[in-house]
Amino acid sequence: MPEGHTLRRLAQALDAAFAGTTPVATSPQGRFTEGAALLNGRAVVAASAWGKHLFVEFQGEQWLNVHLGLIGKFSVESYAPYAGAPPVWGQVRLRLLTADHVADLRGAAVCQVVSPEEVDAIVARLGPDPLRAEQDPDRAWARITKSGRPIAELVMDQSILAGVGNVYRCEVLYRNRVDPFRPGTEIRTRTWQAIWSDLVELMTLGVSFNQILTMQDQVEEAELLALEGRMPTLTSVDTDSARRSASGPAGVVATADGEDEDDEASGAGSPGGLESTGLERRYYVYKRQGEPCRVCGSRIRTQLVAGRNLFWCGRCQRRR
DNA sequence: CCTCTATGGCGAA
DNA sequence: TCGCCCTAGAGGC
Repeated sequence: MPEGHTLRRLAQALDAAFAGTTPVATSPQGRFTEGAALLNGRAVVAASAWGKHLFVEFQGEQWLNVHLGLIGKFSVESYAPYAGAPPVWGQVRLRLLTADHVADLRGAAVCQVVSPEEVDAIVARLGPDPLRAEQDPDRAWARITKSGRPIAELVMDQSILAGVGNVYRCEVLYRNRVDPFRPGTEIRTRTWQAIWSDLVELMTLGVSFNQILTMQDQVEEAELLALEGRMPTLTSVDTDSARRSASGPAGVVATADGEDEDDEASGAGSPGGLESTGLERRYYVYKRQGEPCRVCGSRIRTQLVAGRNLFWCGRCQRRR
């Protein structure tokens, strides 16, 4: 479920679990045997994310590059050493294993070992990432303002903006009342600035809460919770592999709990989980085709744009 | 239980 | 433009 915030969290989790360690790398599935052998026995330097690309630097200038694609999963968990390594289930392309942490990669669209030069080349193909501090939104603006393609296509083009996926695309255009079909050349500077700063705010919140939050009431509630330090998680992925035994909460932490990142698990309190933030999965337009717009009541529409289902309100986002 | 769908993007054709 | 990747939640039966 990778939009940029998910990859950012994944990088943080991998970094917390493996940086400074020398994991055993294997490919239980057998389709990445060669790459795993290349990484095996090398120390992990650091993990980072660029847009939807994940990079894990191993000692000796070997970089693991992963793109989860639509269905990929990369779980990171800790386990009790005395219990032994968790059994492999399903198609695990790559497993990284230390005495107390295990990461399993499944279903990724891209999984390869690359050189530093190749990392640079991949990053060079990406536009600015709203989740990276030093980014220059003007680089994206230069492309947008001279493109006749619809803005809904441009904001999801990873060479223009890195890390924005279909949910953020639909929601940010709605929040800013932008007609998704308006060509880049007709987007006003101020509109672009508003979109960029909105993405920075929303995606940052997405990292903190491990959930895409775009509705203003939820955004405000989440920012309040963040201020109080009541985010689900923060550091690490420290689930005890004993997971949610009856005893329950105990240590806390979680989200990333055990399994993957990905969308919350939605409502309903998780059984021993820890207080989820209680923020339900709710959007302005995403996947709401046919339902009334939450603001004006007109029917939310959908249409394939850039290969993904775009959702928008034809009235609120009317060309102005 | 089974079928459908999808918060992507690559590489072949 | 299409197939692949081959997961996992949602929804139907």
